[in-house]
Amino acid sequence: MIDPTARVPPYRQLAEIIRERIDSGQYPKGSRLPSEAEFMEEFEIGRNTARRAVGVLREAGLVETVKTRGSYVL
Amino acid sequence: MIDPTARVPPYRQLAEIIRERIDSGQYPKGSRLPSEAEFMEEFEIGRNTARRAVGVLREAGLVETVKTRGSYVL
DNA sequence: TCTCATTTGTTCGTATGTATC
DNA sequence: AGATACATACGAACAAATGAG
Repeated sequence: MIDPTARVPPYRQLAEIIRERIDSGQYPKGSRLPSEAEFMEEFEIGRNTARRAVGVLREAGLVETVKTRGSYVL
Repeated sequence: MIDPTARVPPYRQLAEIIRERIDSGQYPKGSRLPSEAEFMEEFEIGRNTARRAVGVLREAGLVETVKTRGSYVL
């Protein structure tokens, strides 16, 4: 899924994957995104990378993150 | 007891300490391990670290953890 | 039945150190 | 030098189940 050797860094690759899943309806509006731990497991990445990916989408206004709860699709 | 500056991280140091206590009979088979809160206090560590240490032993098959009850020596 | 403390499970926020490119 | 990544750690808050009373 994620290629660590690509020119685009892993956190951006993941952000793009999540964005596609949102666009496709796999992650519907209002639903909760997988947790950082789940992204870590699915994509075999560290927590930093998972967090940064979600952070990209948060700054882009696509998701909202609530402490101790998770991130939700807007 | 635990040296945060050692090359071996605290959670592994604690896992080793618990393992020794099991081997020595200080934590007998079938008995309940101290709770995470108790490990936190005794070793002055965070909950993460206590949990990870027990997790190491759980994955090693030395203990079994029951939600809301605790971890038991196998 | 109800309340309360205990205990593990989960989740995000933050910080540090090390390594790699 | 800078960006990126990983491992580790601490904290905080909440959930859920158990057990004591």
